[in-house]
Amino acid sequence: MSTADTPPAPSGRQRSDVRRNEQKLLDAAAAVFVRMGIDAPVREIAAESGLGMGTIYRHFPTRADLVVAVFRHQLDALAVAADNPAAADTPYEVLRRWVHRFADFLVTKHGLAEALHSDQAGFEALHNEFVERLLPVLDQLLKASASAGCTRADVRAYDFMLAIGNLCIGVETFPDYQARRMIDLLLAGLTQTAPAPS
Amino acid sequence: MSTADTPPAPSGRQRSDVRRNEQKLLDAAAAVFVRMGIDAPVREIAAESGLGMGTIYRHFPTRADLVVAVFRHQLDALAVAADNPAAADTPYEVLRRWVHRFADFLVTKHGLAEALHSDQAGFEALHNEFVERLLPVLDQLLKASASAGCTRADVRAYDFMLAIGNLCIGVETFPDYQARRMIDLLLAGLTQTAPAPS
DNA sequence: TGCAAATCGGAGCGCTGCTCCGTATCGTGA
DNA sequence: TCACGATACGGAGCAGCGCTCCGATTTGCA
Repeated sequence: MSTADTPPAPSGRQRSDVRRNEQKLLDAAAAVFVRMGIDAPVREIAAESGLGMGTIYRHFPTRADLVVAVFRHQLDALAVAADNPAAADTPYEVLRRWVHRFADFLVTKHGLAEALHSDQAGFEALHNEFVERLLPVLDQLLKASASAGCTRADVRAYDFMLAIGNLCIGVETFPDYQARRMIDLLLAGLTQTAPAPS
Repeated sequence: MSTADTPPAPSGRQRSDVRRNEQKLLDAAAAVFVRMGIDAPVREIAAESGLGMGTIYRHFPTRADLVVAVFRHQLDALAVAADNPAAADTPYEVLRRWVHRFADFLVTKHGLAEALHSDQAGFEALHNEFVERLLPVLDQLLKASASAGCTRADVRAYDFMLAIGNLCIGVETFPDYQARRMIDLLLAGLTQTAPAPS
């Protein structure tokens, strides 16, 4: 299940240029992603970094691996964001804030939301990484809120997470679309303690 | 604003092969879309129809135009589906049924939901066609339900429509994802007469 | 300093969407 | 019935993509 785990430095026996180039690549990729979005051509990243195509693909076998590596620390920040209980907040409020933070993250990175749900080969790695890192967090938040009686308990964290991600799709393509409102609507649906009237 | 309006047969002055080939193309495209999804290569449709690439692009300047043409009658059916009030139903129930029907339509056509929100050039035509045909219907359903006091009135039909479409994305790529449940959750959020607790 | 092993670079492959123009077909007027 | 101009067809070809492959280059140890 290893995606791009930056194998834990086998024992310092790495050549010096390898570490140097990896950093160059990450910096270049980050810059290009901001400028041209997640879908930027790999050649563009190669040009930006001053390295060759082969070098990129040896470090990151797949584009998704590169994307994951670039956003890893932001993913980490998101994963621990639910750990500071922030005094007197209802569990629902904590959940709500985290969901908005997650949405902001997706929207900020051009095309990330789209890529996450793309069926293009190779992008399952991206999807898997997000699920692995964030699903436990969201699951815990949902359960806490449900236990406190704030929200219903019959919503699976997996569905909910993909739904949030999906709702973020198109904010750049269709400027009139207000994803935030729809996310709030989904959150509102959560507060019903019983299923919607059939 | 004309997308692929199948110009109303200028006056029968069309060569006979033109009409024949257009039908061939529509049939072939429909078959290929079912078999390989909306994203099927154009060459595949050419092969299936026995016609050449040039013929396809002369009839349908863009892939989106072809897609619109193939699904047009189903779009029409959806647009009038809200017209039979169906006896003793609450306006919310009518809205709910229509939304599910819309979602089923999107899910059934492989990749349609994804294409609708794609930022690929040319697919705005597809998006526009959907908005033009279906937005008035959804708007009317939302307003009726709100007037009857079933649902809140501060939700824009445009946002809601895109949200439904977005929630349908990924049902094929991620078999575990239950889009239906998330659509129900969104509908549940609608029944709150006041905004969610802040 | 020399040399094997590791790494790099970019030409090249296969696949797209879409264009362009020589060729084939159609329908009309003689 | 036939011939000819207008119209439509077909598919080679272009540009751009992700990714591979292997000869050239660099590195670090002895």
